[in-house]
Amino acid sequence: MTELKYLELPPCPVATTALLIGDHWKILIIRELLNGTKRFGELTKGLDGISNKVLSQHLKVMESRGLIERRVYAEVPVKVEYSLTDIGWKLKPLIHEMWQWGELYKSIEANK
Amino acid sequence: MTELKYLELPPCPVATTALLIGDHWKILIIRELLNGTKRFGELTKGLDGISNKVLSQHLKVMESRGLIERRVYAEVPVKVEYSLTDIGWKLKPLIHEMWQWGELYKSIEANK
DNA sequence: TCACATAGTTACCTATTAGTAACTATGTGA
DNA sequence: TCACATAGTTACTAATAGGTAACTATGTGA
Repeated sequence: MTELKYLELPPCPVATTALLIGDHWKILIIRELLNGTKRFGELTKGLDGISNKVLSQHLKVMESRGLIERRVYAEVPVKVEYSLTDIGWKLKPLIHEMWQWGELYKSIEANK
Repeated sequence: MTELKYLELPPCPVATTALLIGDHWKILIIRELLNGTKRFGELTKGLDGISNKVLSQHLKVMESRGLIERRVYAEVPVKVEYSLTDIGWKLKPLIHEMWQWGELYKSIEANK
């Protein structure tokens, strides 16, 4: 879901979450922001291989859905900071579970 | 990730999980199978609007990655059952977190 | 012999997503 | 005046994912 438009939420909460963040890049953007506020360029560095275009699209959609906040500083060169909103921070346990399960999966793969 | 091929796992566990199940349909397939073993046709009914082709592709990839198991019964007409593997079941807390967060998000949206 | 049911497969097409590379805006300081 | 840095945007193209509808295999029973 990269497109910016009105979203009808599905009845199932799992489907709702899948719709909002069930996407490779969005998950990793949240992972980055769980380490604190980041600038655009810092996010680019943390997200291996993401292009300006794709990062900027995802940030816009996530902001419009209330997951992250964008703050512009009138400095030169301009400084823009992204951070999680309250509800964005509530994704922390979910990302934590992803971390746990990913480690488990990797350890099992490694012992094959 | 619908394609069936050798997967190099990323160093980050979160990225690993995102790679394996960070996808709308796979999340919902797991949600379905957390309610127990299901036949192909039952999955189709539970996954609103999924086509035969897409369901079958995802099931194949998930089986090859060790998340689900496929069991064929020599009945007529043929009966095929899908279920979670051990590591598949370990996704339960993650899906539970998705449920929780989805409910929270929906309740906030509803009060806007 | 034929229709039925399940569990797919296949060919073809469309839609969505991502990648690339060049370009924009802005104020500063050499 | 010109280059610099940040944070994008834009046009174009490529890759991936999904939709549709018809088709396959199999043994049963009318």
